[in-house]
Amino acid sequence: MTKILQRNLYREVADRIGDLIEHGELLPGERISEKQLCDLFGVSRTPLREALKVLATEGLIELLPNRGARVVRLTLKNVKDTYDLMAALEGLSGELACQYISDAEIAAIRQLHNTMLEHYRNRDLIPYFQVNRQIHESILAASNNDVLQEMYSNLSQRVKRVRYSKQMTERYWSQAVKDHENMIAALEQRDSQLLGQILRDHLCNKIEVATLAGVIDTEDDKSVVNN
Amino acid sequence: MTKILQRNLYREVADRIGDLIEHGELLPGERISEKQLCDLFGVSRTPLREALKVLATEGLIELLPNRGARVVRLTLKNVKDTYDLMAALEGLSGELACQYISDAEIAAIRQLHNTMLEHYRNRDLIPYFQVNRQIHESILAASNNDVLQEMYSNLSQRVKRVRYSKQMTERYWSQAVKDHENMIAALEQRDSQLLGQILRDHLCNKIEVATLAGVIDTEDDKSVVNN
DNA sequence: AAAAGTAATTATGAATTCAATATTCCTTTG
DNA sequence: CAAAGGAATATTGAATTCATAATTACTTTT
Repeated sequence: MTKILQRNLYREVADRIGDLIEHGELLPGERISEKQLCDLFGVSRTPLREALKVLATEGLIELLPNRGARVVRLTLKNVKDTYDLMAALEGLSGELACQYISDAEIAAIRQLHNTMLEHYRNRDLIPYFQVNRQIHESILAASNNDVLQEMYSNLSQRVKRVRYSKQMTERYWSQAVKDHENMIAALEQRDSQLLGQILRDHLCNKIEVATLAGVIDTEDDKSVVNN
Repeated sequence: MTKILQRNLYREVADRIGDLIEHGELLPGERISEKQLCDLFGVSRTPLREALKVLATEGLIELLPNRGARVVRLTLKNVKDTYDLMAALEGLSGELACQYISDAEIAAIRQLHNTMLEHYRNRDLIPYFQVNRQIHESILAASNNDVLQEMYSNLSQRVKRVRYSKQMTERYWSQAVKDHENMIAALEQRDSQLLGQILRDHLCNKIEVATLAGVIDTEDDKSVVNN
């Protein structure tokens, strides 16, 4: 049952601009030139401007009346706020998943979990994070709550460009793995309260925020950087 | 420090259309005619279409390629999903509020609480709900999390048009008031875990969903259970 | 030479125009 | 008479054009 995805031009353009932001080709605080992007994508200003409005609603850019658009400059607080929110949503996803998830789906997650452990033992950071994400996504999918998934996806988009998986200390990492052990156990017992609690408290997000503390500029943004 | 709110035409139009939907002047599933709205608002199609795209992103309408837009038809499941999410967000707002709220703000909420109790004793349903909402909004504001407030606001918008305060049974009502007693107590003790828990479990939302069960068309959006 | 003021340029906001897709209404055919 | 086919109409998608606000470049003045 594959979802019909409508390919409007504006949506296409919005996604492409989102990619540019995610991959750092459009920098935080950078002014977005309509003409430049029109030339780049080969579209007129109408769909491009529609895309900008949508991206502003999604929180990726901000619109300054009569002065165009710019990429949102993420502050540490903003990222922290977002992660707090994502943790709460993950908690809910866990609670709901316990109600709706099938044995087969649990088994699949257990499988992923084992794979993740293997990566942990080998200290393969990238594959570890990849499988880690798959586990969380599986639980989210099992929540059977479309609105939740939509919201989570949007929040995830916003902070994608500053997501780091580096600098994971051994101590935090082992704790994260322990969290996952408990998660799987709670899931297999369908203990919704417990799984919710674990996911809300799961260290993962907090680690990332801590890591980011050194990366993102702490001060407010009104700075006109970027020539 | 008062926030600068930009008044773009498209944003103005989007809000106006949102009002039409909220007040039932545009009905669920109803086709939205661009021309009709252009005439109504006295604007050209450009800003109107931008507004439609934004409203689609906000989840109020849906866009059918080459076939215009229509007001989202809320299913019971959709509303339930949304309320579950809102409860989780309220829980988070409570947790955070305990960390950031000032004594003065707590006192103000206590004041609102007393007013609400008065309305409860008099069985003044409308004023009761008004103050009730103010309390929840105060906690949300005290959470000091802008992203959270933005998300909550969006979700609230989506279900506004089906919010009912009627048909509150005496039993549920008294329970809701008890919940509020506990909330205030937790807040005054700054017990974030407890307040979070109370708000997540707060009956209010569930009551509304129960009430709505008779109002909204139950027909599931083919989202049958998992396999 | 620095600051202030003004004209020229550029970019944005919004309306209009052109092109495509969908819908309606009428005719034709079995 | 019902169904199918096809113009005529209306609606949407996207480009272009026009108007207005912001930025830059250039004088002028002190």
